[in-house]
Amino acid sequence: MSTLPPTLGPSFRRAEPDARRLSLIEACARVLAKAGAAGASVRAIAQEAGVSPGLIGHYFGGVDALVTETYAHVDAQVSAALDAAVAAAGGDPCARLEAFVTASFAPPIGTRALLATWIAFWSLVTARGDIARQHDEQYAGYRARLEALLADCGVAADALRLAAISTTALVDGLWLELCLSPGCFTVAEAGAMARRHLDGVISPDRAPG
Amino acid sequence: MSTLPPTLGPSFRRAEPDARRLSLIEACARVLAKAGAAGASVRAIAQEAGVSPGLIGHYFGGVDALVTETYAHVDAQVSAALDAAVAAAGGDPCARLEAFVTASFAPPIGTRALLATWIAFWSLVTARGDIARQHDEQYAGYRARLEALLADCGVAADALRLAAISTTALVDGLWLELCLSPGCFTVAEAGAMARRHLDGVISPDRAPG
DNA sequence: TTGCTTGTTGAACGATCGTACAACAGCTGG
DNA sequence: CCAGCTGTTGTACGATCGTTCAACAAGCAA
Repeated sequence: MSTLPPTLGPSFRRAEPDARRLSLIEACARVLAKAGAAGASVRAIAQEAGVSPGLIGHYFGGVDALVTETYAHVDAQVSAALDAAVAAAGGDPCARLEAFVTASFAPPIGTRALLATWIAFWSLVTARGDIARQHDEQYAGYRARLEALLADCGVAADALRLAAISTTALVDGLWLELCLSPGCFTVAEAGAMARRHLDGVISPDRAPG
Repeated sequence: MSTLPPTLGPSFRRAEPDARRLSLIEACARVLAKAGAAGASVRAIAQEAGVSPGLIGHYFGGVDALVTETYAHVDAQVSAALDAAVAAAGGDPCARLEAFVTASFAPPIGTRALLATWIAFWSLVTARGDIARQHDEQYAGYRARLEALLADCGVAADALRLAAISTTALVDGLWLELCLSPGCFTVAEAGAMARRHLDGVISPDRAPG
């Protein structure tokens, strides 16, 4: 069943190194989303990509390096989606900030598959120092971009840091619950809650009473 | 090295079934925290508990059932810690709400080990339906308790649901980042951000301008 | 067409996984 | 002190894991 027709045509096709690497990375992401970190075996990834298990060792030297590169690739995809959302929002600073924040609730970010992939990476943070470092760098970059957008909306410099942290926390928490239990609340409600939070962060503090 | 002194004393001790089960569950939680879901093998858990691998099959029938019961046990511990924080806060409704929310940032909840354990459970949600169901039930219960505390603080009934969801999301996000990157912000700052969010949720909406 | 380069295969290896089970030994009632 | 009960052990088994590597064949140059 593995090699049915040895005479009916080419039993495999050669591919350009970059294309093959990308197809393996994408297959790894799909397996991580489908079966979690525990199910991301060399054989499962190779089968998902439609190639032989040995090819992963040939291109990445091992499954750990493939997972690491998949992490970087998925992170780059998320960053690109956020950038695209900001660019599509026009020139108004507050609209750009809103777009950046609410983009996490819509595809391709607000997806069960992406959450499963991300959880798989989180589950590796404990055991692998390189993954932990990769995560720290990515989150610092995410907060820095958010700080810049908040500053453009008039948030004071001394409040920027905590404003970015709390906003990130709220968005991540909403994203997490939205993906884990899609029936609990809607994407629109998530956006409304995030905007309400942004209102409180951007506007100057009101006096009590 | 495994059985050094067969004549110097008892090579093992018998334990009451409940005590042995509990020690295995606690060992499983430690292994999950230390090595993630992928490292929670029967042998690793048995070694952590100081018993033979076969004993896990004897008490739980398999490693899956042990992980499931460990999930329930850790969840019960978190609930108990939250209840204790609320009880210690006295009778003032707002103080009880604050205690419930900020308890997630201090031990035994706000701990790297507990986060690692929780991530291990999340990583099983995709592959195992029983774990997913367990998670849904637990989160619904968490939000229900939070809704009750919010109602005691005067939050309108029609705003309760989203108030509980957004508060849960913020707390979970802060808890997640606080455990993943402890150096990014402090427990006190997390509490301050959560209290600020609660102020916005409890107080009536202010008019713009 | 022929030969070469090399991307690709698939089997083989040792390690580790979860599970099963017969033998052992700590405890307790006699 | 002795026998029985049973909690506990540790090995054995098949499956699957990551990795390695000799052989194969697709595609290109001549």
